[in-house]
Order: sequence, then structure tokens, then C-alpha cells
Amino acid sequence: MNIGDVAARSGLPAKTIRYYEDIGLISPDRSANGYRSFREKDLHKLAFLARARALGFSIEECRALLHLYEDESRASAEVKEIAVHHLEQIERKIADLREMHDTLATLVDACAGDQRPDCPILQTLGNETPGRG
Amino acid sequence: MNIGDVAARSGLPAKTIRYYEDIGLISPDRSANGYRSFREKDLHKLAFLARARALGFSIEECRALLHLYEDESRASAEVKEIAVHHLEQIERKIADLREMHDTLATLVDACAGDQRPDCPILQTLGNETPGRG
DNA sequence: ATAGGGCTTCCAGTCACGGGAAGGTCAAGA
DNA sequence: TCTTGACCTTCCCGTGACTGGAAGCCCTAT
Repeated sequence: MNIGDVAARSGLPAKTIRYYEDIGLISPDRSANGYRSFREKDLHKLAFLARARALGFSIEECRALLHLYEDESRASAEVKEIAVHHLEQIERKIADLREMHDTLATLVDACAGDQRPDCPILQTLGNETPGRG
Repeated sequence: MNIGDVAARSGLPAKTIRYYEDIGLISPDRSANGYRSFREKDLHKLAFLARARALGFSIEECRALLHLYEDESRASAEVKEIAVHHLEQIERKIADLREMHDTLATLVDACAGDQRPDCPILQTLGNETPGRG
């Protein structure tokens, strides 16, 4: 398979696949003409990576997960540790975003959004006391 | 005020303040010795930027908000438009993260996390059918 | 005179790619 | 046979919003 085929079948852009080779996540063979030549095993790895990335794992976490995937004697505890850590990161991010969201939603609600200059959003950002015109 | 003072009073690192000058968000004066010399107005701007950044606005959104803040004849509708757009981005991000979270939480729950190699997390990433033994 | 802390500029690195240039390769059609 | 066009290659730059670090100037205190 050439890179275009694996790109289509894995859903990853060709650029991304080349990048993954650059950083050592995959090592496809080369044809006589210099083209990358992918086997089913490479495709399988790329699909694994695509799913792990879709769950938000960093590249280095993906690398670790891939190693564990290929290590038949792994302990599931190692996998779980990575996943739990990532889950906590996600939860922290959601909490941060929720706080931003709530603050901003309150400000948006308070803003008339008309042609007048009075704006509680700007007043709050400028640390002014919002008051009546 | 030198940069160290504004850094302490705005809560922004000196590096960040220099960066904001680089990209034209602020234009502090210079003392005879070449040091940046900040006025209260600059400090106020930096505090504005710090709050806007804390709400997740991008630098370019911050630039627009700052312009509106300084434009006495603005329409609050312009501010609100930026804020609403950002709010929608936040909501989309939260939804994405929540989906990752739920999928990952299910997998983590299903993983024993012991010394055995069986792992539903890896099986799912590898697109295998999780089964018994 | 020297030590230290603060200030300056500039360059490189982060993360995970994406865009685009310059050029080699291959199959199909005129 | 030649050409067209799609595909592939490498290489380098740009993204966002900084952060780290080097090399060197400035200022104050001892």
C-alpha cells in the first residue's frame, strides 16, 4: 500500500502519517522507487493511533500505549494508569472551561448588544463597577 | 514603573508583557537607559488583557476587545458578538471533552488494572472485540 | 572594584501537525 | 513516444502564545 491508500483507510492525512514516521511511531518499508510501502500491520497501528488521538491522548501517551499494546506481557495496570491520568486532565479541562463558560455567559446575558456603548463585558474586563449609564 | 513592577501588579510574567509589546498590544515608553517605562494606563491595559485571557479569549479577540474598550463610541453589539462567538467555541470544546471523557471513563471502569495483560482499553483502541480470556 | 539583581535583545523550543515549493515516478491516453 | 496528471518524495516555514536560556548592559550597595 502507498501512503494515499493508508491515508484513506486510516482516516489520517498523509502528512500526519509521514510525521508519525518521523517521530518513530511507525516504520514502514520502502519500495525500490523510494515510496513508503505499508503492510496491514502498519495500517493497524495507524488506526490504533487515530483512535487514541481521538480520545485526546498526547503523542507520547500514544507511544506508550502502542508499546503496551505490542507487549503481550504488559500489566493492564500500566495502561489504566495512563488512561486515568488522562481522564483527570480531561476533567480538569472541563472544569476550567465550565468556569469560563459560566462567567462569560453571565456577562453576555447582562450585555444589551445594541448600538449603545454601555457594556458590562468590557466594564468587567476593565475591572470597573458596572453601573447604570 | 519597570517591567518587574508591572509583572508583579498585573500577575503577568515579564516575558509575556514583552511579548504583548512585540505584537503591538501595548506600547510602553522607554527610559533613557533603554528600560521600558510603564504608566498606570499600561498597567490597566495589561490587567484587562490578563482577565480577557483568563476567560479564554484569543490574543486577536483580546486585541479587538481592547480596541472596543478604548473606543467610547462602540456599540455593545460588537462586544457581545465576540463574546457570544467565544462562548460557542467553549461550548463546543466542552462537548468534545465530555464525549472523550465518557468513552474513556467507560473503558477505565472496564479495565481491571492489575498484573494481567487483558485490557479492554487496548482492545478498543486496537478495534478488537473485547471478550473473555 | 565587585557582586547581585534587574533589565535588554535575540534565538530556539514547545505541540502536532498543515501549507507549499521543487522535483521524482507511474499509468493512461493521443 | 510524448504528455498529462495524479501520486509520491524531501525540505522548510508557519501556527498560538508563550517559555527558556544565552550574552550582555545598568544600577545599587558594599
